[in-house]
Amino acid sequence: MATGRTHRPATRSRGIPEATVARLPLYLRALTALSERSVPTVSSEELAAAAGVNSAKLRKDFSYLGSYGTRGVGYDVEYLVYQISRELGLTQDWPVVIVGIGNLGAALANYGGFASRGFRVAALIDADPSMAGKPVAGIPVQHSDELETIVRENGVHIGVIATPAGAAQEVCDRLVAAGVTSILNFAPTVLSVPDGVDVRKVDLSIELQILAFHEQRKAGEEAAARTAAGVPAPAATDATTAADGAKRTSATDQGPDGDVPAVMPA
Amino acid sequence: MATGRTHRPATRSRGIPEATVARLPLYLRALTALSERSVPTVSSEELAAAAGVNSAKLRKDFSYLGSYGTRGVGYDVEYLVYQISRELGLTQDWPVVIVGIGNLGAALANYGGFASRGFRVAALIDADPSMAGKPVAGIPVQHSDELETIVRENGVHIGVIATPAGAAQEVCDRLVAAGVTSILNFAPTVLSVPDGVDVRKVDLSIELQILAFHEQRKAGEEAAARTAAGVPAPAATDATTAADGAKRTSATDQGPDGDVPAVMPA
DNA sequence: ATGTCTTTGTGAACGCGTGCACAAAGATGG
DNA sequence: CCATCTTTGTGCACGCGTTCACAAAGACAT
Repeated sequence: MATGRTHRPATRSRGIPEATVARLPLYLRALTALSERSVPTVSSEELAAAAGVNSAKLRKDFSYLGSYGTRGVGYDVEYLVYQISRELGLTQDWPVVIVGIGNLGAALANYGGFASRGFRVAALIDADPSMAGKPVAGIPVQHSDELETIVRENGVHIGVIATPAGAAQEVCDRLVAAGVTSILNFAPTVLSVPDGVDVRKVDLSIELQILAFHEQRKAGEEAAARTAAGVPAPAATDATTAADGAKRTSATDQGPDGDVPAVMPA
Repeated sequence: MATGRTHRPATRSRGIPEATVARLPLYLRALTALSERSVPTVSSEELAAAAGVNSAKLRKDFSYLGSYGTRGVGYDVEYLVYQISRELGLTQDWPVVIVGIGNLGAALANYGGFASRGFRVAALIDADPSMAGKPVAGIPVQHSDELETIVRENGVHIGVIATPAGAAQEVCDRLVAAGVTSILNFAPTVLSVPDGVDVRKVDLSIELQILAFHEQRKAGEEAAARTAAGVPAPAATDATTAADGAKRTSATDQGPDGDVPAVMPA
């Protein structure tokens, strides 16, 4: 899980568990694919397989939304698409601003999965004056000075932060002050926000580190036992497909970290 | 939560709970920042605040790793950095390949948070022949034909998929066949992999949809009640900072979805 | 050496999420 | 109209994760 919610301690917002909400987009994606193939109905078993979850879980999730299935038949695809979209609030238009137009910000601006879900990129904002006016994904980049104006005039409630870690909190504060109440944070920092503001974070390197943990485990316990002694990491061992692999001895003395995504400052 | 593990049903790998593993990178980041400021020790309370978690949770997490703290004082920053790094397997070198060098793939290649964590981008792979040889982040892009060779010769165990959804499963299969056992998937698809292979996924639009859900909730129940009728979404309502805001009526008839990240095919 | 003060490490309780397993519901065929 | 078959919806039990609260442990001052 690349993310985790901040504030609001597990308040299940009106009966729908948080875990269920997190799976609704998954179901929606699978259902959309079925819809495009003009499949009229789908059983919980089939849909669960397509979404990569347990069928009992899926049925329980849907039961929180109401009884939208027909026993002996399954669920009506189109109807379910509508119900989930409505529940997630995707039937309305969500203007979004992206702050920090570096590599990642540009990737997000170009991401097709937004527009098709009711999200509209209202503006791209960057602190670099030389980027002002330059079109990215067909949208001209605007300077940070315009942030407050843009947010207010477009009624933006959702902001995406793709700046370096150092700039994230300040950008966050300004977004919140201007009226944003939901933030998707790609900067590797913990943002502090007032109550009532939701923050979700995506940290690319965290995911990789979790994978590394399990990968190390798979590599066998003997290697772990060896480094568990005082030995300061005797280079990679590669029990299985050991090729040459340019090895490095340690990762701690690796120069300045900074821990920033490769994006332009904002 | 942008992610979720696939397969391996909650097996706590040698006593360390999955939830704890997922937080270790958070602690590590906070500790690294302290280390750079030459802070010698830190209390669970301070570190928890910096990492954005509960202090009791942090102490329990650390208790799974062993007793590394000193009562009345706190934790030794440097020692803890080393212990967590070792536990996560970051003291060794992890060669990684990125497949699909579009906007997102390029952003990942440029991402600074990898190298500082023991991850080394061994190769960039794309299916587009015209990209072959073109340097991205200082690394020449190689054609997909080379995938198996690259993985084998570099002893790569971790692969990152940043291709469109349509190409993801095939890329995944080839990576696994070549020896990759951990995959970080940015393509909006459910990947099926054999047992023993870990998959973590990051879906940008899912995070945004979860935010939209809570945002809709905040906007008040009256608007939800209105659309709950047969009315096909009466445009945005903006209870609070209602500006003009270019409104759109519906998001369902929005043209072809495709649901692909804006990257080149691989 | 002894007492006080700070902070860790953890036992225990609680709540949420998951998955089993089955009864109820409806479709379908005779 | 009845029997059978499929599939939903959910009661229930279990396990994981979180949090509280406190005893144990060590630092530090006197």
